[in-house]
Amino acid sequence: MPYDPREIEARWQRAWADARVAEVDVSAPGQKYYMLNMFPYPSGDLHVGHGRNYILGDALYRSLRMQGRAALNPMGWDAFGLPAENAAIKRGIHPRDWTRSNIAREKKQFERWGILYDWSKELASCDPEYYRWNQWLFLQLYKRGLAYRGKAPVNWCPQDQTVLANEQVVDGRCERCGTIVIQRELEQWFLKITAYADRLDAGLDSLEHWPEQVKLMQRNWIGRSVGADVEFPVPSLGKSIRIFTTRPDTIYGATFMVLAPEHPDVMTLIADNANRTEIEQWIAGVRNQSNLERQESGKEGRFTGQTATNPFTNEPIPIWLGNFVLMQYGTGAIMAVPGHDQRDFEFAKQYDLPIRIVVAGGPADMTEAFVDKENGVATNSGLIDGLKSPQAIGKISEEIERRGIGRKMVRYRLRDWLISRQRYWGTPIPMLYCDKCGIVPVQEDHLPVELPLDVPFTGREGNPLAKHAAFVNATCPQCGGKARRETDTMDTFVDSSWYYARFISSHDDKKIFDPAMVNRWLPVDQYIGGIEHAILHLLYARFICRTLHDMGLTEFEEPFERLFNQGMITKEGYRDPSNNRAWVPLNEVERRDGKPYRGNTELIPETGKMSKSRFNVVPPDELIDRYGADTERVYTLFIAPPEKEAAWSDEGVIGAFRFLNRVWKMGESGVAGRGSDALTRKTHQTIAAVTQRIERFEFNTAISALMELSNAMGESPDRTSYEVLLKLLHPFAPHITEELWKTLGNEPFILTSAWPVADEELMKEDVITIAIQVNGKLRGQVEVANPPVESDVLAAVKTNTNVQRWLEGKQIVKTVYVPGKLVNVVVR
RNA sequence: GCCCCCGUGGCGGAAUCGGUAGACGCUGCGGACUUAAAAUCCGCUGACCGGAGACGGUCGUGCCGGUUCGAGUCCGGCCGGGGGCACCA
Repeated sequence: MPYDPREIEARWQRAWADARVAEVDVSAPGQKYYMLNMFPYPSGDLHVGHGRNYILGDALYRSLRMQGRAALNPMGWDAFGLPAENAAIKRGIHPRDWTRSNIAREKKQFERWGILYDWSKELASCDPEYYRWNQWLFLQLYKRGLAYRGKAPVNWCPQDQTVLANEQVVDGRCERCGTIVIQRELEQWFLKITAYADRLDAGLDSLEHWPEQVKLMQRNWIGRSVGADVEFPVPSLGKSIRIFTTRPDTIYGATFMVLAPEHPDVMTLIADNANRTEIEQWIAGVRNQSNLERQESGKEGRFTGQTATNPFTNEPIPIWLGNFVLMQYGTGAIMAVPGHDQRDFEFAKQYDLPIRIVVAGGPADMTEAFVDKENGVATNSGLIDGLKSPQAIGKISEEIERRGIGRKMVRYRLRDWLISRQRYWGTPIPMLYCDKCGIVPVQEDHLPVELPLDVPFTGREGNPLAKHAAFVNATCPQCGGKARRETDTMDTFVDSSWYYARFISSHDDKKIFDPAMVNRWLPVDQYIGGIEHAILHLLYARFICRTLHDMGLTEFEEPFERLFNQGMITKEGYRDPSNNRAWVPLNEVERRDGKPYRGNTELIPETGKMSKSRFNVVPPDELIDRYGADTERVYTLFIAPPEKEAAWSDEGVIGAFRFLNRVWKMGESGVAGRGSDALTRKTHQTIAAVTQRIERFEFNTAISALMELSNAMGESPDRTSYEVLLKLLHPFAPHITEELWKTLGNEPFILTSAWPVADEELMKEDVITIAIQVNGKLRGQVEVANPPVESDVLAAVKTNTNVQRWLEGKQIVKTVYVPGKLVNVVVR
């Protein structure tokens, strides 16, 4: 019988489902290993590019499980989100229905890929049974002062009519729609992630099994900087203005001060200024700019007309306003040291302000500021004169504290997490506004605050929820009077910041999760997902994990012990510049003059991420119909190391298909007899190699090793070796291996059979090849018995004629012998 | 501008600790089978030189230099590509 994957695959998928092989009783004693693919958003268009992380997760799951190590592999849905709402507006489908049908479609796709999840734990964030715990969590954070309503300048996307977190602003544009983001002052709900900045930064050190790259990105994002706050007296105000600096050692060089245009003291400072009106107009202009525009417009400032006193030189220094000083960072005010800060330097040059050198060691020409924080020596600096910068920073900081004019300070770039969204399809924030009592939290026993389903989707400005009278009108739990319900919903990153714990008790209607079970299963042993979540999702998840810990619910502070980021699958092809939506695959390109054409248009070569908007996706169903899911899985994992980007090649798929066909034919032609010593050796070597490579996520070379073994087997292997091949192949090609396993007369499932163990003795080669080098160049090889004896090897070197040619007439200086590898004869 | 990662055949990639560069696969070429094609199987496939051949030699892991008996791998400096952060005081 020829290999027909379609029939085989459908049958085994049913068998696994019927036997509920992936289900796990989390309360049963035994080994635990918890692995998780990142919570996917059901957009309904899974393609081979998306399949990669699920396939590699499944391969890891199956292999660990056969090794008796894996147990839990759940899957759920991050089901709230803007696309569902947009679909509702555009096509008149309710977001819930759109989401449900996508979930059904994607589940089907996972099944066709042969991916095993424990669906008994399935959850969807849009179910009240899930999001009520978002609300509960929010109330706990509120109680602890970690959720607050605040007026703050926020990123506002005019297109989506909603606020965005900093993380969702890319190059000054909305991450979703690309519209330029503007700044707006709005009352919003925030979570106080900044209270955890130090712990989130320090905790990165404990994450040994996270990619360095991700830790680095988080570290930069948190942006810890050490310095000092210093008060600069302002006589005309009758008080001081506080600044933050990382270079207190340069304070003698502070020749002016710059405030953010939004600084609260600005209006008082300019009250008597003759140019007041012009300055106010300028401030208004700056405030209306997006951060991007503000940066692009260059450095600009205005003099307030007032001075502050440098507390160390006691000189009056002018107070300026500057568009390059941000209210959101530090105190919104800086001491400007133009000699030793590049921005201050540029500003001083532009407005002709004095520059004073207080750190010696820079170039003499003064074309830029000397900013070296390690090697400079303080000069013109009173009591720190002659000290190297690090020592100077220490001494001056102590002096600042001694005088009571400031203190050592650690500040962070990280800002609080803005979770309010003026959107319908999300978790309602469980808060009420009472005319008498003000802001009142919903009582815990009134949760969930259910999202009403009967809302109008007009697509016009504003949140549809706010137009739903029955939802908005409520009773104040404190005074019993009338109250208005909060209509903002939560950022969907709230949903994904704790779902990993909910899987342990996904249908518990009494509590968020069972702490005892969660402590037993978590942290997640292995988390798999895309690098695009390096900052947003992973930082929020680490933050919420710590708050759960501080509430006494969990014993751990980090949610994910190991993190693996798979690379994207890209596709090569050509873009048609006359029609940006057209994308031409490689094999449809005509060539004229060596250049690709289509019609009359010259095509531009492009390799890009597979995505629907690029029209370069490979639909998995077509491929599965043609070659089967096993071929697609093997090829997807074979194509490149999983952490790297990989270019999909339609021609390459055939290699995986041929390989599986060979394995199939071996089973057909009958396996029998005793294996040769050589094949047994190769088999045990392959067991060792594949086992280790799976552990290290080297799936591509694991598959190469299996191809080598199958090549070594020829057409009719012995049963023992063949069964080993099937077992080792099972994580990558689960259906065909189950089928062949059964054909051999074994009980299902190969999945529940034991992973083979490599026998060190059987792995050993009888004869090994030693390379012979002369002056580091390969000049011959010699075969010796294993384990090799040095004297035998050296004797064999003397009998090799080619090597002797190179040694003739030369003087041997020395001989390097690397046991079992090579001999290098150094001659002169 | 700062920080990080990566440059290996026609292509995807392999080389675990500094030890025989190019495993495995694709493509291409040649052959077998076939009326023919597809499929399948076998051989060759880094460049160059010598040889009928077995084989031998020179060069070769982006470029220049260094360390070493020996460098794709380590160090210094460039060039190219990708990613992150960015008036962050």
